[in-house]
Amino acid sequence: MIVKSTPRSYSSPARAAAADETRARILVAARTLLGDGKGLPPFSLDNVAKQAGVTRLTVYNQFESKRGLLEAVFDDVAEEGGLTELPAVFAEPDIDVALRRFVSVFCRFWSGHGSAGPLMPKFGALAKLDPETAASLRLRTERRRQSLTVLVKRLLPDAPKPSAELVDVLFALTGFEMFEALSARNRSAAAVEVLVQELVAQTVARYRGGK
Amino acid sequence: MIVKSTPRSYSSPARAAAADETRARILVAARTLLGDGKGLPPFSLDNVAKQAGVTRLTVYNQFESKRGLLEAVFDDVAEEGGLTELPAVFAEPDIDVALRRFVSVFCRFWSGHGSAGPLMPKFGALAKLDPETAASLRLRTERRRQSLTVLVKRLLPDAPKPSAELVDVLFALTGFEMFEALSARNRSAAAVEVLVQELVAQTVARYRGGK
DNA sequence: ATATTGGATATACATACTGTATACTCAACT
DNA sequence: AGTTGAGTATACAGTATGTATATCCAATAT
Repeated sequence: MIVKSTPRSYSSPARAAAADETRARILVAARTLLGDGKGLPPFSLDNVAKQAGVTRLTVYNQFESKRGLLEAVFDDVAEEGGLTELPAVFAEPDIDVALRRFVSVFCRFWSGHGSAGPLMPKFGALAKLDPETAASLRLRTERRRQSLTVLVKRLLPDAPKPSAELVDVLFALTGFEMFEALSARNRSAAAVEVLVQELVAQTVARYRGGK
Repeated sequence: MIVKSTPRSYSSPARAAAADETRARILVAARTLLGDGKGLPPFSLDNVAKQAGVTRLTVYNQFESKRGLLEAVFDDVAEEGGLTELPAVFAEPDIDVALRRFVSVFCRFWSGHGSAGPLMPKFGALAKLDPETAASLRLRTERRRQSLTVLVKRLLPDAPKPSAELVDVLFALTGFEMFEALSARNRSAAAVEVLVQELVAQTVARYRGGK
């Protein structure tokens, strides 16, 4: 008795490599169109595909949907955006230094990501308009709040009460929206970081000093 | 010699009144769909028209385009949102009181506008995705920066240098994004206002105290 | 009373975007 | 030599914005 056709499955080297490369090209294209380039076409799967030299259906093959592409872009950006330094920040013994470095890491993160200017503005707007995308973005940004919770616990070991409040304030001060608002008048990313550092420092002092 | 047909133009009472009423109905519908109601359909001209009991083309008649509708919504909201108190705030002789009232006015403004919850989140997202809408929204929010410039001038009469910097920081602290970020964990609008007031107060103290 | 006007409607059309379905091409692997 | 899998070609459905044309009807003007 002969089994007719056992579907033989693959695990191919070159095939996968090529696929990864087109996937990477699509991500680059998406990041380009999410930037604030002036002559660039608006962000749509069609335009992303064209920019990547690929069919729109290939985008669907790789990323399932527009939402999937956006999530992948965010993760891609996060990976190479300096957020990998965070473990080192947490290892920092001096809590004040750790907090300063934390602020620094995120200011550089918000300030842009290589290619075509900061992409967070458009990205955030697109995310807000789709509830599910908003939810998955929230999952990712809440990690920052978790990190701040840990730092605040080290900062106020004998917590009175409102340490959650301090966490929320620091979360707001280190968020992208604050960074963007302070970037008015062509203020450089470094100058914005100085302002954020001062706001954070004074706030921490207020909560630590008994208030 | 008789002039054939002078196009007789109107200035009609009842017609205009009826038109104003449908216009108002459309605005209400738009605000409803911009809110965060859960069972509501998404914001689109078609859904706005349906909600208003009107044809989509009537929306175009009244507001030219989606952008026009959004701008009209913002102006409508601004008019009845307490921003009319601002002149009184400026008339306030005590500058510290004036600044506190300024913060209070905007916190209440951001917190919601009658109908169906706060509409600024969706509104801001939609505005950011269309450059022209973004520009017209910026025109409107820059008034807040102008106001703050005036207040800061009164606050630091013998201005050293960085008063523009203080304006930008206060602008960021009193913006919608800050309000939204601090509204985490179901914090009430009043509680958020307290936090903003403290941030503003400490920042002003820092710039006034020499530093 | 009759003609006109202006707001609103009905219907149709052009364009663009997301998402799905089916059949096909071609290089990589067994 | 045959199969697999990433990518393509083409088509279709549903929704969105925006434009064009003809029509309805009550509020006005003569």
